[in-house]
Order: sequence, then C-alpha cells, then structure tokens
Amino acid sequence: MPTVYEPQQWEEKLYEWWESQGFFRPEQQIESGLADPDAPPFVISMPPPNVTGALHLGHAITSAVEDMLIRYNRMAGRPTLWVPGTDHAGIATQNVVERKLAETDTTRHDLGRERFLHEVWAWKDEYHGQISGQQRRMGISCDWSRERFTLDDGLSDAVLEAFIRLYNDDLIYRGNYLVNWCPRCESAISDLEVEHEPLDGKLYTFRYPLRASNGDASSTDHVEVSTTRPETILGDTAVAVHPEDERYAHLIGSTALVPILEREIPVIADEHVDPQFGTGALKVTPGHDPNDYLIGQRHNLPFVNITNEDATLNAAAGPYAGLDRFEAREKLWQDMDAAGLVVGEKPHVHEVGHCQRCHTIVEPLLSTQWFVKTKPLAEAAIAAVKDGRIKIVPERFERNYYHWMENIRDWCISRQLWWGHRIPIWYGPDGHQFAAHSQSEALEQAIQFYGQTAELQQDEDVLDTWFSSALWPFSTLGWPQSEEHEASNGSGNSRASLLSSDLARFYPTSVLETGYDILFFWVARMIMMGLYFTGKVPFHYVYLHGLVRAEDGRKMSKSLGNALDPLDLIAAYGNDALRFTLLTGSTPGNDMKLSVSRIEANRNFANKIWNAARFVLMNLEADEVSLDNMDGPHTVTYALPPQDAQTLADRWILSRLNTVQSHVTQLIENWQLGEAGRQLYEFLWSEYCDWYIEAAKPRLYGADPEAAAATRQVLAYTLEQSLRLLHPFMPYVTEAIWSHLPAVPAHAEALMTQRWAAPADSRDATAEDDFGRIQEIVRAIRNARAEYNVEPGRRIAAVFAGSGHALAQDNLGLFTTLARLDESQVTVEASPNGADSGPSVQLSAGGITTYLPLAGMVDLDAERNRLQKELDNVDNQINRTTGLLDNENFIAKAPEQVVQRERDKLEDLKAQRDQVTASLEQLES
RNA sequence: GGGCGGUUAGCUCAGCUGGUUAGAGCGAUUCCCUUACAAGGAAUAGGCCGGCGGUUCGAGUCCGUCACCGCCCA
Repeated sequence: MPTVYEPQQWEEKLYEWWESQGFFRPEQQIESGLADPDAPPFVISMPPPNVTGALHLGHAITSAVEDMLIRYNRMAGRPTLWVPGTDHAGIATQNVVERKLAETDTTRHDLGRERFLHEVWAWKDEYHGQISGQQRRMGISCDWSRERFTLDDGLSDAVLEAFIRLYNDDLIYRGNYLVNWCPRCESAISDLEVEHEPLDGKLYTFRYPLRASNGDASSTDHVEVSTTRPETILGDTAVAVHPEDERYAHLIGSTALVPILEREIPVIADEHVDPQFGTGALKVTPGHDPNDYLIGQRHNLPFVNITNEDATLNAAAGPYAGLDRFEAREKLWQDMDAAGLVVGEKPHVHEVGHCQRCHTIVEPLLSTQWFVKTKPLAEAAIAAVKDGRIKIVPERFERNYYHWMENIRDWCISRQLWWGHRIPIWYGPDGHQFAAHSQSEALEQAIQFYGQTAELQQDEDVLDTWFSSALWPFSTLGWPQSEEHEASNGSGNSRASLLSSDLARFYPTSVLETGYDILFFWVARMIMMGLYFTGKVPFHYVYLHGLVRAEDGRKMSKSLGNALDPLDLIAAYGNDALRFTLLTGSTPGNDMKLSVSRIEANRNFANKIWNAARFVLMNLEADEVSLDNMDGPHTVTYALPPQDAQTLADRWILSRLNTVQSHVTQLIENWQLGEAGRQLYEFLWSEYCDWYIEAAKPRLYGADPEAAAATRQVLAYTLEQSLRLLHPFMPYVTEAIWSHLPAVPAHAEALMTQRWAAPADSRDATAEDDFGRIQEIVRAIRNARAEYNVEPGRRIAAVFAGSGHALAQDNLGLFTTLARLDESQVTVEASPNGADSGPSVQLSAGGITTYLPLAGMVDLDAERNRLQKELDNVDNQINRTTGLLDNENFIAKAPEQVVQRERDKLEDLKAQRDQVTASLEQLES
C-alpha cells in the first residue's frame, strides 16, 4: 500500500466493479443472500436532475445523503432499490436551447415545432450522457437498469393516464382566468414559478377625472389615486373606495373617466380598499392585477386586457398600442402630465413578480389555460401528514406544508411551450373536448359523440413539467401498466404478481430525500397525486436537506462566479472527502456554507484511515487471522482473542467500538446522519489512531508472541468493524482498504455487500473508566514535559504513588510508551510521599500522584504557582458539587443516578485535593 | 402583514427528548521529519452559548420578550 491514499487510483475502478457485479440491483442482493427477501424493501426515487446542463453541489448533497441511506440499508439486509432518472424540465430546457439558437440569430419559430423538438432531443441526449457520467463519479449506487426519463414512453403514458383520469373526474378544467404570464417565455406559469422580489419603483399619484353629476358643477371634479404601474390605467374598469371612508362616501356611484382614453367607469365601494394606503382611493384593473380581478368579479366589472403576449400593448390601449409596457408607462405619464392630471411621484419599494426561469417581470394576464382543481387533492394530502402516514424531517417543515396546502390555489398546468407532454385533448369543430390517449382514440370518441367522423384539433399546449414529476414515485415503477396487470391478475396479492411488478414490490417508496426548496413544487404534489392515483402515500418519510451555499453565504451561481463544481472537488480531494463534508457539515433543513478547508480536512481523514489500515495490515500475518464466516457469507469477521488474553487497552477500544456502533446505528435511524459521521470521525481518529494504535505498539513489538498476536487480532477486528460503519459515509476508501485485507473469502470480496454490524451494546464501563484515567495521567505527564521543555525523545524517570497506584502497576508498559518514560527508572509506591530524590514535578491526575524528578529543571516558584492554580480549580469544583449535594431539593428531585454521580465526583475531587495539598506541602519542605 | 430558521472559540459549524469543567475542523502559539500517516504527532491559548426576564434542584438546551441576520408565504 502506498503511504498516501490516492482516490483517483480507486474511484472509477471500484465504481465500475460495483456496478458490473450487480450490487445496485435488489434482485442480485436477494440472490446473493445479502438481502432478506421477506424484509420490507428500502426504496428511494431519486429526484431527477434537469437535463438542462451539468450537475451542481445541490445534486452532490442529494447524492451523498441518498447514497448513504441506501448503502446503510443495503448493508442492513433489506432489499434496496434506488431509482435514477432525469427530468425533461420543460421551460428550463426549452430556454437553454433557445439561447443556444439565439447565438445564430435563430428562433424556435424559424425552425418550426418539429425541427425545434429535434434540436431539444439532441441537447437532451448530450446532457443526459454527461449527467449520468457525473452521477457515476459521485458514486451513487442506484439501479441503472431501472433508469427513467420523464418523456420516455412509459412515463408519457402515465402522464396521459393521469391527465385523462383527472379530467374525467372533473379535477382538471379549462378556462379564461388571470394567470401569471412570462412575456419572455411567452407562456403561462404557475404561482410557484413566480419569484417575488423587492424593486425600487415609484408610487405615481394622479387625478382621476370625474364626470360631473346632474350637469351641475360638482365641488370635486377628480379624485386622487396612486399606482405603481401607470400603464394599467388604460385597462381600468372602476375606481374603488372603502365603503366606510367618509372622505369619499359622496363619490360612490359617480362616474370617472379613464385618462386619455376618456372611457367611462364607475366609482364603487369595496372592503378590499385600504384607506390608509396612498390616497385611499384605488384604481381597479381586473385584467392585470390579481386583487383587482377579485374586485372585478364581485362587482361584475368588465375585464379589459390591454397587453399582447409579448407585453406590448394592444388595441385596447388606444394610442399606446404597439408600445412595450414600460415605454407605455413613461409615455402615458408624460401625456397625463401634459393634461394636468399628474400630482406627483415618489420612490417606492414594492414586491414584483419575476419569472423563476428567465427573471423577466411577470405580467398578470387574462388567458385561457388548463387548471387542476387542487382543494380535494390537498385535503387528502394534509390528512396523510396529520395522521403520520408521512413524516417530514425536520418536523418543523410540516407547518410550512400545512400552511401551503390549506391555502392552495388551483394549479395552472398548461404551458405555451413545445418541449413537454402535449395536452391529450382534442377539440371538435364545435370546440367540444375529447380527452384521449391518442388521436385515434379521440376520433372514436368524436364519432360516437357526433354520430359521424369529425375534424379534430389537438390542444397546442404542453403540461407543466412538475405535472409529470408529481407522478415520479409510481410512474417510474411501472404505473399505470403494472396496476392494470395487477388488476387483471385477480386479487393482486398472488405471489406471482408480487414478484413480477415493481409497483407491487417497491411502492410506496421509503423516503423522499430532497432540498427543502422544492417542498411545494414537487414533494407536496407527489403526495397529492400519489394518494389520488394509487390510494397510498408515495413515501413514508420526507427528508429535507439544506441548501449548499458558497463560503461567503451567498447562493452559488454561475453569474456570480462563486460556484464550485462538485466534479472538480472530487477530482481534487476525492469523492469521500466531498461527500463526508456534505454529510457532516450541516443538520437537516439547515443551509451549509461549503468550505474548501473542511473538504481538505476530510480528505486528510480518509488518508488517516488509509494509514491506520496500512499499519495494521503491515503487522498482520495472513495465516494467523482469517475473515471467517460467522452467521453467513455477509457477516465474515476477524476472530477476537479470548477475554483473558485481552489487555485493558483491548477491552477499552472494544467497548468504545461497541458504543460507537450502537450510537451510530441509532443516529442514522433517527436521521441524524451528520452526528453519526462526526462520531465515527472522533472514534477513528482520536481513539483508535491516537490512543489504541499507540498503546498497541509495545505489545506488538514486545517479547511476548502471544500478546503480540492478541493485539494484532484486536487491531484487525476493530479496523474491520469500523470499515463497515464508515462505508456508507466514505464508500471508496473503505472499500479500497477492504480489498487489501488478508484472508478474505471470495464471497466476501466487497465491503459494500457486507452486513452492517449489529449494535451489541456491551459496554465495559470499568475498562473505559480505567483507560480514561490512564489517558489523564499520560496527558498530565506530556503536559509537564512540554512545560519543562524536555526533549521529545528523552525518556524520563517517574514515580507513581497514592491510592490508585495499582492501575499504574498493571499498565506500566502503557505509561512508558505513551509518556516516554525510562522503564528502568519508573517505580510504583503505595504511599503518597514517594519522591524524596530531590525536587520533582508532582501531578495529580487519574487518582494517582505522579512524581517526575526532573533533576535540575524544576522551577520551584513555577511549580508552586501551578499547584496553587490546580488547588483553586479543584476547590471551585468542590464548592460547586458540595453546594449541589447540600441542596435538599437536588437530593429529593434529581434522579438517583445524577445524585450518585455528583457524590462520586465529590469523592474524587476530595482525593485530588489531598494529593495536591500534599504536593504543595512537600514542595515547601 | 403571517410563518420559519439562525445568533455558541478569530473563522465555519456540532451539541438528540434539560443533568460531569460546552465540543470539532480551520486558524493561532510552542515543540517534534519518534520504524502507519508532515494530508502527521504532542502540548497550549481562546467561549458571561446575542440581550433581558421566567420555569426548574439544575438551562447552550424549555417558555416569554427584544435586537440583528437570513429564508418562505401573502
């Protein structure tokens, strides 16, 4: 083994091997005996990346978390399926292809629908290849044989079926409503696809001219009104005031004149008007404002549309027709100024909707679109979370979910795009709608309906890309075909049909893991659709990870130039380092700032493990250890030496291993993946490497061959067990080390198909306690050595004394090695006044007084100070503990365990105080 | 306007249902190329856990409130 772990040497090779062995497939897992065929399967539907372009760190964290869960569950012996795929990403992909065409001054209209789609498919093919290549570099152990694409045949069938069922169930309808219109995409978009951002605009105030009543010269000939969008004045169909606003009560029922156009509109009263805002009078534009739209409905106002689909004004805008909406704003305002209608304008920050995909300012527009009636679907979706059939992690997001679901509005699903699932509606000559899976099916319906054949026209629009995504967990598993298959098979619970259908075997899926930013876009809609079409929740858990941000806390983006490419990071630091950083760097639902120094540290961690393994394997003799079958081919393990051959250090590390094993398992089951990873890091680096391996060395190289053999066994066993625990977090370096283990039988070649170590929880409290004391003493000696500038290589004398001296007696080897003592000059004495060989440093730690006769080096004043400080510290603690124990309430109310712990502590502290005091006295004498 | 999150060491962050003297990585200081690892080892310094109030025998952890930062929804 080389001295440095080089990820590049391993990663691609190992991945190809894993994949070629079929380890990612549940069928193979069962066949090989790893998975229990009767265990509930563990299933994840991968959030399908958009085929727009390369993957980013959001995908990297998704991959890291999901692969971790998959690997853990696979090792735990459950049939495990991870379904990969990609999303056609309607608007997003059409946009990138249009941008590419624009480089040669071509528009999609120049090409026509068919040729344009050809271009997009070419793009898809190219990027799909790139994306799956990148996913392989991310090391994801998904079942590639089940890979899907939202526009492939099976999924397109699912979309047709879903649309038609919803349509026939009256949950999809078409109508002319006010929608969010993106003039750049020239398409409707849903509420969710509008991003609201504060914009520095202006509040324009002007005089709305009023027609004098009874020909009488009325006292007021106008009312002042404010707006942020003056051009919409051209579409006004009323002026509204609050019904209880006394200032304007007399105006209600009178007539106003739209400036410039001089169209007559009523002055109405409506509760919606906020008398505090602006002048308290509101212009009403039902055709271009959602609130005004509602007012228009309440008062039966006309709905005037003044803009075209590209946001230029139309004929209804009179003299302004043809101008862009923002040019018209300027021009109209100037004209109104000239007409003496302008009161003034002032800076005003207001929220403006932008298109999520192209950032163009959205225009509310009256348009005929298709909608999903969401209320009934949402009710079932709320219930599924309320009654716990679905649990969201972290739990607090359930509130967001409820809030959104309870206030849900109908979902606009039609898009005026070419790239996507075409709406399966055909119109007859009279406009009658036929919902069908195909043109011929529509024609059959038409013949039946009209009694004769008819000319049919398919709807030009395509569906929102999230419509197909909403079906993902079950469409990827074969719905609706396999559902029909089940039905035709009779009961559907026959053994044969269970084995034959992915839907029956793997649905509902186990957990849906994704970023919290698409909780509404995707997760909520999958729940609605899953419940509606399958009658079951699509997944039992929703695990939401946070967003990966740049080191400065800003969102990573190409335009800011602060985006890190996960593939670059993998190339530089290795896959394990990146994924371990992503897994341990944050808690669920919280954003993380990705720091390169952290990745570097985790690269070092992988290297540390590698070198620990090198050390163990260098010392291991293949013929004395073997990975033997314990309970089957996936649970091979190295044998441990008999209990009576185990030293304190052995018992300590084995106890710690057991504890960590059970903690890590519990933490993972509890979705605390980061904490699980951190505990493994601490255990392996700080305990196994820094203490156990160091403690093992003297026995390993000592004169007793049996002791050396026993030590080798414990070293190997602990390493091997730790590799299992670490594998889901760092699959490559652990698998690479595994491949170096000696005496591995052929059927246990792959760590990734080894069984997760069952938590044994056989903690050896005495060993942990005793070894902890030894660590304390060693640290104290090392500290003293450093303080007195003892040359690191120099071995020094020491005397261990006091009540706990037996521990020193039994473990002298540990002290001489770990604290660099001179074996021939170490003595152990029962009485605490052992050192009369001149001035010495006296350390009270671990229940033992340690004397270091550092001849000629001891600075009496410094020692006195040090001991006095220690005494103060001990006294402080004694005071605190005594105070606690003197408190009757504490004794009465705290759990017995806690009280006892304090009592024990007080005793230890008192003993330590005696030691320190004795040392001080000795110093004075 | 409603809701959520954050505020812990110089920096980036852990700290699960309240219970030893609050931890890690990076950075800093001192020393060491000791036969696994310098991508390493040893030691050290550094924190009224945002402020105030409360509950409790006991609060970084629970409750209230305020401040600042960020996000979501309207």
